[in-house]
Amino acid sequence: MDRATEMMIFVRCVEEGSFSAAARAMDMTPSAVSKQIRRLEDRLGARLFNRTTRRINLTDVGRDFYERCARIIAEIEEAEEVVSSLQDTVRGTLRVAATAAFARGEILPRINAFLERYPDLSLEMQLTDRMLDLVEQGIDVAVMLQEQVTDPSLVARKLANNRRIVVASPDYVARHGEPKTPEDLYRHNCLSLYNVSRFNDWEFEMPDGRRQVIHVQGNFRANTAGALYEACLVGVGLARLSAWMVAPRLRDGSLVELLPDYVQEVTAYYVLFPQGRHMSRKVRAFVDFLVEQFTPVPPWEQDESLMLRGYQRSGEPA
Amino acid sequence: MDRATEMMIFVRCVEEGSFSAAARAMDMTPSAVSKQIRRLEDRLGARLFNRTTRRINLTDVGRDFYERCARIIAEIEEAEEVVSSLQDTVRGTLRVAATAAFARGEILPRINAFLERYPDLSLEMQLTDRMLDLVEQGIDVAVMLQEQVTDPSLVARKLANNRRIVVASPDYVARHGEPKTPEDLYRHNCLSLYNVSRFNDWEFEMPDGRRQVIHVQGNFRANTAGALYEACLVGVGLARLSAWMVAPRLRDGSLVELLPDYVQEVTAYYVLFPQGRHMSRKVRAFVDFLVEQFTPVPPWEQDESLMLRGYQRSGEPA
DNA sequence: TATCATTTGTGCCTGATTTTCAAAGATCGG
DNA sequence: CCGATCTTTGAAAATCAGGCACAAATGATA
Repeated sequence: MDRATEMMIFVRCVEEGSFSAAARAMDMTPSAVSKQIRRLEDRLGARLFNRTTRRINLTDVGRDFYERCARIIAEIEEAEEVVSSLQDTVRGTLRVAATAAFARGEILPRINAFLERYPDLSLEMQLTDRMLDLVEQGIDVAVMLQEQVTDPSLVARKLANNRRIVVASPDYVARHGEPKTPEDLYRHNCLSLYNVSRFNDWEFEMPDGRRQVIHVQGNFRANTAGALYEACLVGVGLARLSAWMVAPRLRDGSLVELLPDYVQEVTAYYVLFPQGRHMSRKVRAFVDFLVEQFTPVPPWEQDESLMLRGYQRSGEPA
Repeated sequence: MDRATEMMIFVRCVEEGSFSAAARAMDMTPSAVSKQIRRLEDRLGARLFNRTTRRINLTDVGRDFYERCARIIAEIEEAEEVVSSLQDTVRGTLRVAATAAFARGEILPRINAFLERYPDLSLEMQLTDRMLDLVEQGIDVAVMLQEQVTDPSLVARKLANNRRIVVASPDYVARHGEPKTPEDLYRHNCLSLYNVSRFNDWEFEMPDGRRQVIHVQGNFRANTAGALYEACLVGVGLARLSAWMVAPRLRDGSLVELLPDYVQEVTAYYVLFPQGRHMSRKVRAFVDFLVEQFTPVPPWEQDESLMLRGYQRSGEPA
């Protein structure tokens, strides 16, 4: 049933003009070659070589078959070479799925460096906050929060801690005061998500190690963190937002961090890709790029004493 | 190392959209399919399918490889089909080698019936009296005398006895008398070949069963039997010639048979072709045609009481 | 919601296929 | 005429592929 090998041996015999020479060239024994040719002839029901005990000579049928075999083998080798080449070079199309806000805020601003590094690669970026089936959708790489990772056929590599910070605008703090303990939050207007109730349970680790969960409430709710961010900026209330999202505002003072001495729960962004023996170079290239960008210290945690302090307190590089 | 089977299974998996479905379609177990795909991926060093435990989906690389595989498999099947078709139909070129005189006298006059029977076949007829290497020369079929058959890789099928007859022209007999015993030949002018000395040892079987060899001599020698034939016709002397060559002249009386009661050595024409498991249809067709033409009774032995008598005495059909 | 059937993947084992080894038959070159 | 080389074959050995059983996971279904 081994068509291709038979054909390759046959072609080699034709080109070497001898079973023995072909056997030497292919590091086989002459008898193995002889038997392969015999099998091929038996399967085809036709004689390919006329033989004496000393010489072989192509039949007409054999000559025709040789032409075809030579072409077929070349195509097989080309096909396999193309696969290996596609595998070993970064080209083609890479399909990436990422959570919308994080991609807009942190990935896309840096994506040009990646594309310039690999001019033969094109990128398809799908922004979504829904969990999706990578295999079904033909997604090569996904970037999402830890809790969304369920698929066991995927490899998850940690990109960056997603530190949550409770913030408010200086204006709000001036008007309502600054909470000193988590319990104080009950007396503040806490902006919340109405579609992820879990997001509204703010967990703090007390200085003595105990954990405390505050179920916050307020008069403004939205369905995305981005909406809370905007509301917070204009002084509507307190919000618990990702560090990367509020870092610039903390720097320029348009938001201030509250309860800095209480460690909050830390999740992380992960990069996901299909596990398996054979990881394509383009996937590896993108994963490497992301890791390079966001580890050991993610960009929003850099350059600012305030940020560094917060970062070192709440997490360490992957 | 079984490229083609791997590729066929891969293609089937793509088309069925599932390992299990492909396995059912190809009458295999799913695990066998899974392993083949795994082997293929390992050899290529690339992932062809993304899988969950429940679904598979082509990768980009896999899609490219599939296109190529589908084409390659079609070509493999076409190549094998063409071989079988060439094998099973009588077409192409048939290369025949034959002894010159017999071919001109007995084969070529009948060859048109053969060519008309197989309109897709073309014939290359090489007339030669030298023994040649069928394999080396790419000859499909050879027709020659028994004694020229030495190659053990050939099958020899007997076509017709080659009865030898001593003849002379009536004119010569009238002038020199008719020999009554083999010994009488020593007193006659016997035409001989100068290149095949063996041909000049005329062997007779006496009525009592003893064998007698007469080494003939005369004043005319030539290098072909055809030349002796022409000389004999014009009354130069006695010649020992093949029955097929002199039969028309015996019928029309321009030659007469001498020593008819002495059985002479009988050789035979054989049709030779490469032995082996797989005999091509065109070779078989030609061999069948020759056998049909020359057996059980060769044409020159037919229709004439004289001929039949001589034939029945000196040989029997193969 | 819980059970069931289906799908992919893996480990082990058996059986078949293939290779190797040894030798024969045959031919070519010196 | 002898030695070297080439094809082929038969038997033994080794490799390889497939089957089975099972696990993990998922979608369908009651």
